[in-house]
Amino acid sequence: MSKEIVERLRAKGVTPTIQRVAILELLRARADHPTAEEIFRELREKFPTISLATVYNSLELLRKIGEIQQLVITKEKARYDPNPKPHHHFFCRKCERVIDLEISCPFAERGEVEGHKVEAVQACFHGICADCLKKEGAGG
Amino acid sequence: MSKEIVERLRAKGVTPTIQRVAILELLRARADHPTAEEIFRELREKFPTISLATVYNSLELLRKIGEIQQLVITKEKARYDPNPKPHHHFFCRKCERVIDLEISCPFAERGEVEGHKVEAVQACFHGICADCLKKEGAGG
DNA sequence: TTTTCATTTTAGAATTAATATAGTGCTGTA
DNA sequence: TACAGCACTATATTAATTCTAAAATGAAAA
Repeated sequence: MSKEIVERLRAKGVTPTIQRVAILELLRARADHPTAEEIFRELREKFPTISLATVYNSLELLRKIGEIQQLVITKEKARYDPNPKPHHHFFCRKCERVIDLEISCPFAERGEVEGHKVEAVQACFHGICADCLKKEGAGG
Repeated sequence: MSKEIVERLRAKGVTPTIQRVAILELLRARADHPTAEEIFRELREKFPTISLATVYNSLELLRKIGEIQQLVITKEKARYDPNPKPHHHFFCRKCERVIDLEISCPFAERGEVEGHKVEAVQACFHGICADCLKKEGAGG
């Protein structure tokens, strides 16, 4: 149980329960952006009594205190990102991976667009990722 | 029943039924981006026998033939946009309106970002819209 | 240690957007 | 009229998420 995370949660006035810390650790350890269901399935191996409701509750709490962000990319399921700062994503319709992009958006940085106050951006490019393009080119 | 829409659908090999044309007309007449439920409620006043399933089916069909696009902005409900071309949106967390933005994204135009092939963008800025900012400033 | 009390977790029920199914009703043809 | 083919409607179903109420936990007080 990471001390750093425990302290972070305490500092924000949130009890650092085993479940919450585990969720945050799991998110940070994974490069992809898992769904609540995926988080639940992975955590259950270590903590067989954890419930899906707790996963949802904890994700919502962590989002509220700004530790993570929820990605709304497809209609079906939400995904979760341990980086709460606005940044862009790429969704590959072949392999269905969600990839972080390093590009920056001038409007988000400025905090303003056409007179509206920008607090966050949910920007997701859809298409085919570099890996899948390579496979296609190779005749896959 | 707009002749232009009827012809458009015919040209794409889709029977221009009253329901389909009405949905497309409704979408074009509204500046906001209604949900399936909202479309259903409004259409039912004119066509009391229309069913929600038909609304969903028609929206999916219209999306497939490239007449409209589905916006995935919040987890709760999908919204529909009569402009099928990629463009940006602003979601106001106060009034919950979805506003079209005129800004352009260089990556979407180029069709490429960090080696990935871009086919579409779902870019939505979240924050407070100009109208709500004005009201807040006025002490509202 | 025991009691107390607030907080958190849990299990299961409820909710709800969206989809699938099955039957009904058009429209055109012979 | 009989038939074929599609589109529509009503209803049931699915699946993600939220709600609810009870049990468990943990910290503080006695």
